[in-house]
Amino acid sequence: MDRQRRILEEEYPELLEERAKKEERPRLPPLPGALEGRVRTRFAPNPDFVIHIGNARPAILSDEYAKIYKGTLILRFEDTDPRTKTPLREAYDLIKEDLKWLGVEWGEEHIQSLRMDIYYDVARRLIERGCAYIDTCGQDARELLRRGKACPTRSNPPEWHLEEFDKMLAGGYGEGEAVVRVKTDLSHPNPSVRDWVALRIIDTNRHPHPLTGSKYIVWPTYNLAVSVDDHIMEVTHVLRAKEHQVNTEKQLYVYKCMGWEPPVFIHFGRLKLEGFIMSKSYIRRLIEENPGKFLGYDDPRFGTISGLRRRGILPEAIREAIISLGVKPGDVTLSWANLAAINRKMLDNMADRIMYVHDPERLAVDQPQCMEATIPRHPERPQDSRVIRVCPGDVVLLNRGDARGEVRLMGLGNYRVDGGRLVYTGDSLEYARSKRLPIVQWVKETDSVRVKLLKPQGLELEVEEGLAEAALRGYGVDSRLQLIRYGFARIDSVGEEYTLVYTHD
RNA sequence: GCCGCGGUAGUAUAGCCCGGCCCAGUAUGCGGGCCUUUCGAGCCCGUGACCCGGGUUCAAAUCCCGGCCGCGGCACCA
Repeated sequence: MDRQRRILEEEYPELLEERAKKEERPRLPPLPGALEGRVRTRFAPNPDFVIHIGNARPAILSDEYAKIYKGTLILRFEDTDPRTKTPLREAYDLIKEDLKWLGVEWGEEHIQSLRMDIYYDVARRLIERGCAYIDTCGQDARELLRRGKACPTRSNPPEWHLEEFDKMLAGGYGEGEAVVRVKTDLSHPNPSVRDWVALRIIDTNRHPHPLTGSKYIVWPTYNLAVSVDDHIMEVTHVLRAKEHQVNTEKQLYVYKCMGWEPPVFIHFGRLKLEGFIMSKSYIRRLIEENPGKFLGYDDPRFGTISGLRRRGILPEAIREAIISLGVKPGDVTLSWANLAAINRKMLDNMADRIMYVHDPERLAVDQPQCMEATIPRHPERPQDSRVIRVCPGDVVLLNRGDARGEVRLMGLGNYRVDGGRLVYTGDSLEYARSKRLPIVQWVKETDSVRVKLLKPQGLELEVEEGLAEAALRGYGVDSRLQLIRYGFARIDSVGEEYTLVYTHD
């Protein structure tokens, strides 16, 4: 092997180069305007639910770029709508757990609902500069803006608006009666950009915020809070999905008015994972409407990060898949085969092998004396193995499909299936190979563990009963195994019976 | 409907900005073979794509125009 390599190096160096190139992990394109040590990115989830692989994309890309340029990633929870996107108290921690598992490392952490005074302060400054105003026209404002006109209060002097703003904060207005708007182009082609709402009133007595209760009634909208925070936190690069394109346009008005330098905005398309349910609201509905059918938000049928984790997908595989998708503006569908292929490559090196048999056929062994099979935990670590002793009359289980003709029981010997019995025909591997005997996995009945294998199939979860060799008891929850000739699985729970989740083949 | 952004093999991606080295590279999938105490991994061979139509040019996947299709936005959501 070494000699071959030497020859290669001397005579055909370009071949090795090719090879090295192939082994390289996918790389991200350079980040426009990025300076080493100065890059600051951010991941800003809404803590109203756990994150899925689509949300993980901006998180991983932001993390990856921060690492490439030796910069900082900021984690910021955007929880400024206690009414229609009520934050979930547990979500803050669940999201952090998922991010840690994904290997995402952030240097700063912020929660917007704890920064309200900052937004109020910027709101006042926007008003002072004549860039924002209080609209007390209620529903009429919408119709006016649609026609390129605005609430008459728009032209009042800043002092008036400052007073009105204090009145809003003091509870002088109810929901919908007054909002703070940022002045934009009233003839902007997109009506939602025209004097967009920067702060509004939310009755937190009726819709309390999980963190601040009913302490605040004036809440910044996404666009105000984001532009203020991205500036204050000195974010240099914003990586987000293209649904935010219009928001970028809106936010630029704040930057312009305040004289702030905007970050570089990069928008990419949406990510779908083939065959998985991604939508937060759909997942919530499925769980609510089908009690008992799903295992939780981390059900392996869901595209949530916790669901993929439970399925047995490795965080490195998710990261590699997302990096290889790049940052293009078009939508992408990550095929399951592709993710599974990346995962399989990584899993193959680390997953120990276990013999597992489903749909078993019981066969009594007919052989002259006791024999021992040595089964390595992993083909590349043959010295680390276990021994299974099989004596005449012992019952061995084979998969029904394997129990015919002459077969080789892995590590044990060659047998002929004959009327409910396994008749020993010799131990020659050469013979087995020359006759192309199927080399099959097997389980000794008295030395086995009952297994419930959960196999996600779209919206269904097939439950397969089977038996694994006793060595399975040496593994705990979360262990990833390769069920020989069957596929990869992750141990979901242990006990008298083991529950495994089928990962992929 | 209006505004914006896209369209490279089954899937994803490279190339497009700075036209020729692209009769289009890579991964995965699929077909075949080798190897192997796994139907895994590895190795080899094969399969398969520039949305359509015009234009510019000696030359277009790459530039321009039109069409078609897809996606996103049009909230006092994020």
